Amino acid sequence: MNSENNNPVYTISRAAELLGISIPTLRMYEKEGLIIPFKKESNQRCYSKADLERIKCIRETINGTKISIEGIKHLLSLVPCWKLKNCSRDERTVCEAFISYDKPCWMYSHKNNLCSEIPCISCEVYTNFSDCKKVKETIKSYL
Amino acid sequence: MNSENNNPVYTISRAAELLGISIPTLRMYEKEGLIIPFKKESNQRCYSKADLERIKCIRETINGTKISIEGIKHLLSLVPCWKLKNCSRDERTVCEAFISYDKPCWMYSHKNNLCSEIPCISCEVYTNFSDCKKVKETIKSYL
DNA sequence: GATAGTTGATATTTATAAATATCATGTTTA
DNA sequence: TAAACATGATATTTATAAATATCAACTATC
Repeated sequence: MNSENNNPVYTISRAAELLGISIPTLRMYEKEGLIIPFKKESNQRCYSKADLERIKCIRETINGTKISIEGIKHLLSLVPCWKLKNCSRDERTVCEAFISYDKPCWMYSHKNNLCSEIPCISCEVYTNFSDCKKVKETIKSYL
Repeated sequence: MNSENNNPVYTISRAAELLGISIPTLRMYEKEGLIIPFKKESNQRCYSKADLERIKCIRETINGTKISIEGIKHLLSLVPCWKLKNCSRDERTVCEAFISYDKPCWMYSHKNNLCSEIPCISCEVYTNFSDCKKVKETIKSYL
């Protein structure tokens, strides 16, 4: 929301320093699809304040609740993106994110559907769901 | 369904033998709420064929997908029991299972609501959900 | 009433996820 | 054009979940 918080201003070393973790850990979270940092043209990562908050939340889930990263990915695959984005019946039947249950929708490429219009990094489904607790709240809001 | 499969006929040692695991492991799965074995009056556990299948499924999830036990519990807490059981609006607002997101509904005591009428061991919510894959299918059936 | 198998609880071992270190190579910046 | 920092990839370490072993007390079976 706040453009201030979404400005990608921190290098990876500064982000690691602020979070008190190592650089390879940040890369690992990204590889696992838990975080999508902004990338410069040169391919260098840039983290925003919002990114740092997201990572703090992820680490709380990993180290606090003892859900494994694989568990978090499975949980996030249950976010009903098709509802949040008003995905049509026709579109969802061929959408990998709708079909699968092992990783969040933003880990798929979304070719040829409504999700190809904006990048996942700025999609509400990605930005709103770093906290696994929110998944049940969202499901309850529909059921 | 099939009463044959639900007959509690195996002792814990026989169940452990058939599954190729240790007795303490079976007790641990139970403590974690993943399995509810029948108990004799003397408090001794008795496992059915259906129980063994359920445990096989659980082990596949733990050892195959690398979702931790804690992750499985969180996933199973997303089963929309309130929909499956037609839980009223009034009842759900005070139901721990509806409110929480850290363990399946059958790990709660369900005092003073429609779930206190039958034991969880014979409830469809418990019996139908050993496979975490089914959770998304169920959510999709409603959304 | 003796043997075999159960109970819950605690202690220990084993397997592996999570995090880090290190690498040769490429990019930024002063 | 150096120095500092980035990249991806692989190897290693560390932390801990999962599984097992062991215990004294209790229950079943013959």
